[in-house]
Amino acid sequence: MTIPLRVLDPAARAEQPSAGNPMAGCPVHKLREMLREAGLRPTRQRVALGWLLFGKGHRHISAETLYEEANHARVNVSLATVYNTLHQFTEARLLRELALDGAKTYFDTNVTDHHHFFVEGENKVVDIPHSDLHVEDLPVPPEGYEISRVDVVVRLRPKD
Amino acid sequence: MTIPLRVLDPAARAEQPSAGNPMAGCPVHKLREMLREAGLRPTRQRVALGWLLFGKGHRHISAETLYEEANHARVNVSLATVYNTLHQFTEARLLRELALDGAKTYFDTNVTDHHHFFVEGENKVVDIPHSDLHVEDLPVPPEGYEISRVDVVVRLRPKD
DNA sequence: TTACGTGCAAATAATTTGCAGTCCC
DNA sequence: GGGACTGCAAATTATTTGCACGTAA
Repeated sequence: MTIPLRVLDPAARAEQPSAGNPMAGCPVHKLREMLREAGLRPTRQRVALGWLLFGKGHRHISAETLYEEANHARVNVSLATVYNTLHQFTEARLLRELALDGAKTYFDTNVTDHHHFFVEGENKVVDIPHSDLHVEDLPVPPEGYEISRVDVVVRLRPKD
Repeated sequence: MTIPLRVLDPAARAEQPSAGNPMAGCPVHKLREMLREAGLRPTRQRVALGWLLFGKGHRHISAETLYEEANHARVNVSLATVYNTLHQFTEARLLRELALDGAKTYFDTNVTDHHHFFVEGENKVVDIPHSDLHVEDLPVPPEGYEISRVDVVVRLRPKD
C-alpha cells in the first residue's frame, strides 16, 4: 500500500536521506562494533533488532511494528525488550524519537538534520530532505535554556 | 513551579498571543453564543469547560489537567466528558491539538498560526509568537495531497 | 417530547516495571 | 563470575466506548 508521494519515487530516492545510511547492507560485525562504540553490549537481541532497523535504508518504525518484524524474521524477542532496545538506541543517538500525532511513538533511523511530512488520517511519515526547507529567524531561547533541536512537521491531507 | 522563561515574564506577556484572546474575560452569554455558532449545544458542562479554557488567556492544557481544574472549581464533569468536549471543541476549531512528546496530548486555545517551544524533561510548552519565526522553501506536497498545517517545535534543554 | 449529551464503569492501547533467570566479557 | 541484559506477566497511564439516564430546544 504505497501512497503516491513524490519523495518515495525511485527516481527521487537518491536524494533521500536513506541513500546516506551508513549501515545499509553492512555486515554483522560492523553492527556489533557500532553498538560497542555506543556503549551497548552487542547481545543477540540488540544485534538482531539493529539488523532489522539499520540493515535496509532509513525508516520510521513503531515498537509494535518492529516487534512484528522480529517475529516474522524468527528473531525471538519480547515486546518489552523491543521497547527497551529502542530507548537505549535513542539514548545512544542511533535513533531519533518522533512526536507526530496520536498515542504511538515512532523512531527514525535517520538521525541527521531533517524534517517530515505527516499524512493525517493515514498516519504515514515521509522524510523531507533537509535542503528543501529551512527555518528563518529562530527565536532566542529563554534564559538558561538552549535549543536542542528544531522539528518541523508538514501535515498533509488528501486534496478534497 | 515557574520556570524562568522570558516569554512567561509578566513584562513580556503583552507580546504573547494570549493578549489577543477574543474570549478573555468574556461573559457567559458570549461563550454560549460561541458554542452555538460552532454547532455545539451550550450545555452546563461545555460552558463550564469553555469558561476554564477560554476565560483567562491562551493556554496549553491536557485532559487530565483540565479535569483537575474543573474539580477544583467545583464543576461536576466526568473525565470522559472532558475528553469528549476537548475533541468536540477541536473539531469545531475552537482548539488545536498539539503533538509534542510522550503519550499525553495537549490542547492549545490559540488556534491562530504560531509555533512552540517545548522544554524536554519538564514537558513545558510555550508559544513562540508567529512573527518571530518562519519556514522557507516549503516542499511541494506530493500528488493528491495538500498542506493542512506546518508545525514547528523548538526543543529546549537546560543549559548545563 | 426527543434527539443530543453526560456519567460511570469497563474496555483498549501503548508503554513501563519488577524480578527471576540468562548470557556476554 | 558477576554485572549487564532479557523475558514474562502484571502494573500504569492515557484514552475510548457502551449504555442507562438526564436535559436543552
